[in-house]
Amino acid sequence: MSNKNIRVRFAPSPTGPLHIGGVRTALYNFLFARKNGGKFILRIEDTDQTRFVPGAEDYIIEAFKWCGIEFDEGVTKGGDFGPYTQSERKAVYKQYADELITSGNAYYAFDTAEQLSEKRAAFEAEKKTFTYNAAERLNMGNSLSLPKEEVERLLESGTPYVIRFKMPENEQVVMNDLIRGKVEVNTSVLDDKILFKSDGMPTYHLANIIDDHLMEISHVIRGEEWLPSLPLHVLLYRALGWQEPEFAHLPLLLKPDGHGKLSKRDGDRLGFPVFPLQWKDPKTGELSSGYREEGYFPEAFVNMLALLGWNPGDERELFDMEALIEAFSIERVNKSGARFDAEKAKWFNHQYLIKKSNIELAEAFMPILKEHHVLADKEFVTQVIALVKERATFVKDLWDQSFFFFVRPEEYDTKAVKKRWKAASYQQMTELKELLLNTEPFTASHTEEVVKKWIEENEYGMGMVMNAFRLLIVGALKGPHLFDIIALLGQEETVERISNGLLTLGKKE
RNA sequence: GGUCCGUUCGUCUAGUCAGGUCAGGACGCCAGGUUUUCAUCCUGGUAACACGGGUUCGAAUCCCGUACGGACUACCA
Repeated sequence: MSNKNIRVRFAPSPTGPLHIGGVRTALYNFLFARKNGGKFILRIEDTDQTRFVPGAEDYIIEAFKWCGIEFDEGVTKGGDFGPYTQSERKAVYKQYADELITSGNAYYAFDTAEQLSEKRAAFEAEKKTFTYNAAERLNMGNSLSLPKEEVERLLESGTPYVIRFKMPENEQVVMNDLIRGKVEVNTSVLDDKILFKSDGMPTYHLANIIDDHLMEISHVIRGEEWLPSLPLHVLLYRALGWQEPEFAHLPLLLKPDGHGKLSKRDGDRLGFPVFPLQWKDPKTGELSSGYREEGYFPEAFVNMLALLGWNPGDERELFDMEALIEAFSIERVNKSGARFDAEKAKWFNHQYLIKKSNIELAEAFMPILKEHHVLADKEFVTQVIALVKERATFVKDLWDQSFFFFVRPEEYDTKAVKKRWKAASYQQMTELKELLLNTEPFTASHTEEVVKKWIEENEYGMGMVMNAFRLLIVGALKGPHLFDIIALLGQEETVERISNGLLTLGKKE
């Protein structure tokens, strides 16, 4: 399907790292755009200058790059609808705010923050809810309640003011949400939201609808936390005489423990990352872990995230980006919030790890080997990977599963020794050493054949011999098929390990 | 408090729009099997329609109510 008129956007504010809920929102936007042959835009919403965090924007861009979520337009990418950073569009917003005032849909308000909070406190004391709208606006200090001359005087004298939306009185607003269907609300419970702040910047509400309109956004796909302000946004489109886009409000990602939506503050408290990439708070220096640094593959991360709140309707679970694009539809997004399961995330990573080629994994494993001061040939590492990859969830797990291929055991697992190093072991292993010394070729299948035959002929007992043998080679009772291990280690190393073991463990009386 | 949104196994979910298979799958967990060990793997099992009414021959599904959960309620986004 191709539809040039489909345009969606992801519009984060650069106040810190993006958490996985934000990544999912972006992902759904991206999938929707690709699926429908539309465009995906990245816009930075930095209208709150006090909350700017250095590095946040770069973080966001890098995170999407890692995930494989690509933008068609936006910051760093350019396009015909720029600039894509709201602070650079400052001049645009004022003119529409003025237009709303002229058309009678907005007004100037001079109330100070103190006056406002006093008013709220007074209402609360009487157990009433203060709503700055038709019910109370005439009791406040604004261009609707004050005489015209007074308003002009205040404006000219440079008194700080904001511009508020004049919420219609007692009007039923009917809206449609692609995920939830019809949503209705009466304007009497809505307030005259501030559209333009006294610092000369628009608020989110004004800026986002102006930009969405100017950038010709066709579908606004965002988090459910925006649903309560949907009526305001719809009314703004109507006041400006603009065609409103379609809306879809995504269910929230919930904290796996307790309650509430997942937030940036959850950091590492839950035992898993909430951020795609590691983040270092520039102020406190505090470090929060990221999926990338934890060892997740971006494909696994994206796959896991995509299935949190959406499903294809059949029983498939493994999707690469291309398959996600093919299968995605906004109609199949769930309504209810999803708690995310760290165990399932690991399972996804395991699935992607075993799908990767041995060579690819070997390359990823080489730096880890280096950290352990192991110098190994890539060809050898690749063969090792083939034997152990099914046991690993992360590339870093490979070390625990394969270290004995690279370093000789220096000590032997105490429990295993107790259980498997018996009176006859010393003699049997000594014989085995001689046997292997004279076995050619030293392949897995041939050594296996020879050793098994020797065990049978001497009636030594398979479990008895093999466990002791494994103990000497690995240092513990674990690991892949023993004959595969010794074939990779080679005859010389195998024999030496047996000799060392005999020396260390000695005879047991 | 007010407004809005939501509610199927412990978790993610299918099934709900067009009422009618022992409510299906996956993760986890448990058991068994395979194996020289551990892990993997295979097989099996565990476990849910929030509650109460109504409509109907029949309700997870439609309607009403209740409860619970969540979001929002800033000159933040």
